[in-house]
Amino acid sequence: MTDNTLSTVLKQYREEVAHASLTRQAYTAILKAIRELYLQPGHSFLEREIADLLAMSRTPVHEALIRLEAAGWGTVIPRRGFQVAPIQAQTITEIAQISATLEGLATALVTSQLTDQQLTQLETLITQQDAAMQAQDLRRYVQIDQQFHSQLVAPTPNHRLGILIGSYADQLYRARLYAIDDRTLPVQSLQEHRAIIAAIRSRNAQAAQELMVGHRHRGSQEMVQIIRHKETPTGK
Amino acid sequence: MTDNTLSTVLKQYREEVAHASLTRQAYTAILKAIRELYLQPGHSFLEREIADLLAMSRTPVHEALIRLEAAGWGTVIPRRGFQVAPIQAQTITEIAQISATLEGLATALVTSQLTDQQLTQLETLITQQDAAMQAQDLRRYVQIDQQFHSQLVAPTPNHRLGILIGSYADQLYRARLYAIDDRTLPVQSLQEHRAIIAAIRSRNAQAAQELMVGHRHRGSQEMVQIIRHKETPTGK
DNA sequence: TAAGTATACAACGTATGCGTTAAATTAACC
DNA sequence: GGTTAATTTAACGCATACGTTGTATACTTA
Repeated sequence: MTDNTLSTVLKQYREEVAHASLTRQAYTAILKAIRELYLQPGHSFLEREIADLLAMSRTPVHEALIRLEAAGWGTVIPRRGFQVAPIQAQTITEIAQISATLEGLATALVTSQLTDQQLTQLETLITQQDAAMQAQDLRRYVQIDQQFHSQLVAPTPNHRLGILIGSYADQLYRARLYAIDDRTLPVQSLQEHRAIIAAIRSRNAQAAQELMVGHRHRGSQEMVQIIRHKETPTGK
Repeated sequence: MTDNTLSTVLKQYREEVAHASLTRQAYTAILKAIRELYLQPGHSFLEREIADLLAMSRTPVHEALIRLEAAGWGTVIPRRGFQVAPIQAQTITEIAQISATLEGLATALVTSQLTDQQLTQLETLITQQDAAMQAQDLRRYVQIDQQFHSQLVAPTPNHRLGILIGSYADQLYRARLYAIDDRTLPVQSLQEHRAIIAAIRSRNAQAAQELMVGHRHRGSQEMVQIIRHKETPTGK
């Protein structure tokens, strides 16, 4: 029954944290499997199934599922198993809204922190992103996009903020992966990146913040449209 | 030895969710005990102690502690017990910053949502807060303040945002309780509340948002000062 | 007496076991 | 044949048990 590929993937993810506790191994492996869509949105599975796949007892899996639920990756339904959080327009809209605001805050905070060297590094990423777009390599484009936002926000003195943004980024990453096939090439996104860097270079925190919020807002709009379209299928 | 009062309090909190699972009972009881400072910041306790106090086995307590750690209420340290998160200026600053921004977003979102009736209700709360201030009843003042912010943000269409703000409010509530004795009476806070309501009445979302962020920012500043002062005690 | 080592203890991570209860399947009745 | 009731099954919550490991205490030695 359980997908053969899933078993392989879980084991692979697990090895990456083989030194940690079994609970953490299970948590990491399952989270990545959900994020990478190996465990499909809306699908359910039983504790026992995953425990068998990971060759451990139910206990650490049970604890991992509790944490996954707390992190918003699904729901524990007592005798129905763990249901992986479905990807719904409403959900993604809410998350994107929160994330955009938080990233705006982080942008404002790092405006005075980012060194010229770091800014140059970010501009290099924009150039690479441009190249990826020219080459129609959407997957690579998205990958560099992640890197850009991650590096931009990294120097924030607010440690909790960084972690929080990261957790939302994971959620949005999954949604992006889910909607990637139907996505058009983002042309103005690159311009917005350049504008943000420009605002930071002139050390205008408020402008940088507003640009970031708008950038994230527009970026998610398109994704939500695609998800909403998938929710109400024309055929089938 | 375990505090006698703690035992009573835990049992009381537990009864409030007596229908739920033991894990949830433990989670709720311990969280409230931390929030209300019955479990002191920085102190550690063992799984076994709490399990005995709650008259349950270690298992549900263990699971509750995992969730509490995920929610930022403490740290599980393998053979040292669960350490209740200390109240530090840095931590509170970070949380307050995030919370202020999120509440600003929520304020902007509800500006078009709040009915005249709800606004009138909020103004009533301001009046009551004024009365509490006149009567030097600081505890009551803080209580109404909580209510004001809670009711203001409640109609947000972003459900996750509401929950997130609520969890941060719990953390800040604890810090406020911790710093309450040394706190001076807030005079301008009331004026700021009035200004926020005025901005909402004129349906100016951006103004309302900025006023809220500023309001929360200033409010936390004072609290952080007190905490910082407690961190580096002059006497003792 | 102080420092280092060995031993004892206990707390937690994990496994296993049990009872409850919800879901599913079958049987009975309309 | 369809609907309801009874019975079976199994998944999960929780308790218990065990092994590992870190910490503390005691003992030895300099």
